Amino acid sequence: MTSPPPLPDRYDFAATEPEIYRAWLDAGCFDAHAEHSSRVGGERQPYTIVMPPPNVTAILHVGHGLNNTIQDVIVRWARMRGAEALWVPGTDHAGIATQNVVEKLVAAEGKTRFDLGRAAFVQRTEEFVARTGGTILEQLRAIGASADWSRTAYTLSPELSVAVREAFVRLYERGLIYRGHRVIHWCPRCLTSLSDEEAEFNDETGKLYHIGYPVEGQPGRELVIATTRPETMLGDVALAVNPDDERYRDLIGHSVRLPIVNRSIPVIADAYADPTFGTGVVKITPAHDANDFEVGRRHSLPMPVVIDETGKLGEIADADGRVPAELNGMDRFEARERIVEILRTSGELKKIETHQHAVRHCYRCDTVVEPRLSDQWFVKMEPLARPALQAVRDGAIRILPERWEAVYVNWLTNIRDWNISRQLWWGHRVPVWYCDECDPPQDIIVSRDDVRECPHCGCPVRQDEDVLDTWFSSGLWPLSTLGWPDEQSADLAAFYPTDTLVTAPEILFFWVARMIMLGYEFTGRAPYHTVYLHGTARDTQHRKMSKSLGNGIDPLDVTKLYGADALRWTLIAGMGMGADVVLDPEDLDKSFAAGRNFGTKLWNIGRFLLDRVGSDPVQPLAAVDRGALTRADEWILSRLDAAIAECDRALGPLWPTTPHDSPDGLVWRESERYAGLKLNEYAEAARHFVWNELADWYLESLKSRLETPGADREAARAVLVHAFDQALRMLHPVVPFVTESLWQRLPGRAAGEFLVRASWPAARGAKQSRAAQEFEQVREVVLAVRQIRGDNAVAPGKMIEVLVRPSGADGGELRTLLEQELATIGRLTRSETRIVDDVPEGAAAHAVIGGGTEVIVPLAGLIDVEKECARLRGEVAELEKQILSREGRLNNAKYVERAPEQVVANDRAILQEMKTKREQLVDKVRSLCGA
RNA sequence: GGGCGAAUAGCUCAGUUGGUUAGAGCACCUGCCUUACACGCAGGGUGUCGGGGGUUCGAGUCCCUCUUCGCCCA
Repeated sequence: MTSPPPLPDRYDFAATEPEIYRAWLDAGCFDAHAEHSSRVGGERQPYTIVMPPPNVTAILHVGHGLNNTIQDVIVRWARMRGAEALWVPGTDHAGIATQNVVEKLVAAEGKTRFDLGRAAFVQRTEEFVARTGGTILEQLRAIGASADWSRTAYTLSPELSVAVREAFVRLYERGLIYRGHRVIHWCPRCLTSLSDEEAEFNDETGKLYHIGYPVEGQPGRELVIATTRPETMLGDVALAVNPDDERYRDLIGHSVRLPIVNRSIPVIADAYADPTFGTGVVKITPAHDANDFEVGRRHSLPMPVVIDETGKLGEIADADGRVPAELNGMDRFEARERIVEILRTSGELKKIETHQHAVRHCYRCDTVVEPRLSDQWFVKMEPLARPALQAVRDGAIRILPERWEAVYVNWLTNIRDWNISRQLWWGHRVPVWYCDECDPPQDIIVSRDDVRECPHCGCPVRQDEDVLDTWFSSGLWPLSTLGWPDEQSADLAAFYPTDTLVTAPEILFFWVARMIMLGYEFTGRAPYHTVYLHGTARDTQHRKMSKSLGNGIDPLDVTKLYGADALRWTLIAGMGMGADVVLDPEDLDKSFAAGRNFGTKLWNIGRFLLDRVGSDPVQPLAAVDRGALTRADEWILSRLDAAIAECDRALGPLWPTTPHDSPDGLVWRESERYAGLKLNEYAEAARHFVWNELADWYLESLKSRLETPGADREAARAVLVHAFDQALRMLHPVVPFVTESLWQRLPGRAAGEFLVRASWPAARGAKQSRAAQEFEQVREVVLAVRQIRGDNAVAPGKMIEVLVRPSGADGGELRTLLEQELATIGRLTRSETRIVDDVPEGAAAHAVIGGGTEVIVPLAGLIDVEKECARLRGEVAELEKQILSREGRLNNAKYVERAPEQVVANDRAILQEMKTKREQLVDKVRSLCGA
């Protein structure tokens, strides 16, 4: 048999990664098959993740990198666990965001979207998306995303648009969508309404203006109000005071004169007025404040509109004569200054205070949002929220980390109706038509199909101009990507409900909660059983990485410099659940050292191992006679079992398994609900095994065994290949490329086999063998010698003499064991090791290890006797302290009486051992230091 | 203003129902280019568990309180 060419010294990730990714694609490794799903009679339980669709105009940033790496780790793990794993990729048309991008392009040509007109603008946007829209999905391939690209979805595709219409019509028919006339959040730059969630709060230092409104019929008396937005006063229709507020009770029912506008408005009593805020008097501007609107409705007040859609003052509706000519057409902030000036001149401005308050801004363009009275489509949320709340309470859905569940419950409990219409051009047009000809006017027509003529009078109809909130379509994502509303869809039957959703907490309300609500509404089932919320990528000053701050990291830069595995490892291993990932955009070398170093280490382990093992056939471990295994073999196999168990513990169960009387059928039991998906703990457990156990101990201990042909060599080869094979499987979900590359080279690998499709390691279940425990004794001796070397600064390469005096406590078994392992100890410590019965005279360094065994390094001239004495005395002193503390505790009658027996007994045993060790150390000090 | 959470090593974080001498990774310090790996090897823990009080034989862990910070909501 010919030997394979030796592996290159350096792992060439730049050449290897694309090659391996191509091989995976060609072999269809990421393709899921509906017919394999156990839900439709197949042999595999499905495991599905739908990718949070990035905006179609997005380019990859480290946040996407983190989000998608987490998903890829989970989906690769599920695939190896034998699931029919499906990861559905796709993009979001991202209404406002995309429209803004194209508007900027148009603006560069000196035009607005209105110059182009709706049809041309939409076409322009479609062309832009067609040209650039696939970019981010291409980029995800470079970081190893194992998504099923044949199912790539797009929220504005014809298929998904069908789902959107179906959802709208069904909700309408159920009475859950309605047309509402109320004050909503309006962005004067984007020229659209926004949902509550899209109008984000910024804490700002503003001003609180105190303005006097003269009381009519009581000269000299005035009511002073405090407002942050004096420009809205032109639309004031009343002043409100709290009915319980003694200060103003006599004025209820009277009138005041509205300054500037110079007209009479009433003083009303309403609990909305907060006696403790400002002066306790609040001006009521129903058309320009949501709370005032409610007050206005309660008191049947007029609702004059004095600010237009672009934020300029004017007499827009029912405002006859309220806006003075000099303010007409003026921008709202300019008008604020001007009005304050006018009031200052007239003496009606009483004072100005600085004021901390939260101001709503458009989440897309950061413009200050203007409350605006208008007609919008709303979704009635309370009935939708009920099952979504119950699901989390029952445990049908878990949210990780746990603390977000409280936030979710709190939001859903106080949910408000959702404004879903947007005055944009880019999106799903509201499927509502109006007939202007019918007499009397007909009700609106809500339809799944386009309507051309009025079903009542046959006249032409016009479609509602608005489009739907982008989040309305993404809220259907788990359904629509799997074929809903087509009840015959194979994917829907095979893969819905999906399993885990991985996203950032910022869109818990925007997206996650709405998907859950719509999932229950349309299927009666939760869309997934696990919501995993991960942290944010931040720079070293803990600022969120962002384009505008210029502190971002391009994941593709990282893959070019260190490879995709290095990127993935660094992100996964460095991220506690829900915790932010801190990286330094100024120093990629340092930031990604962990991933780069680990990849190199893995490569070197593989290089060494494959070279020494050779390509001759290797026995499967099961075929190796147990008696042929050395203590080191047994030890590494037991460590492997422990590592597998630890990885499984950290990753937790894939699915909930506890039957429950709810629509979902299965719920998380408390013991497992918050237990899994600790990806960093899993990664660390796997890393610790391969690096600190397999490489540092096992490989080092068996070098000579591989040089001599024979049964022992074959046993070592079998164990080595088995352990490394299992280690590569364990690590594959995090670092798929380098593990696949090495795994392919293991002896006996058949063509067409892929690690990506290999089975997840299973512990052998062999109980901790005696031989494995005995190897721990060997390790203790080695560690003691190394510590002596370190403490005495003896160069690691220098051959030394080591004497071991076994404790006689076990009747000589330990002595036999150590005699058999002398060669291993010698190799691992670079020493001539001997067993002795007596401690020789002369200068030597000493260590006492478990059970009283002594390790002696007689190195006259190599060690500093003074230093060694000091060290030993220090150790004795430390021991004394601990003995004292423990004795004190054991002398406490209450402790002995009340603490569990086990705890006390354990304490006594430890005390005894400490005392033994102290005696030995004191002896050493006496003989070595003569004191 | 309401709610939730956090505060443990230089940094990011674990620490299960209270029970040995509080841990991990990275960073750091010391010694080494020891024939797979200096992107490495060997050794080293550097801590008033935010402050104060309480419960308990025993508190990082439970209770109260204060401080600081973060997130969500209004």
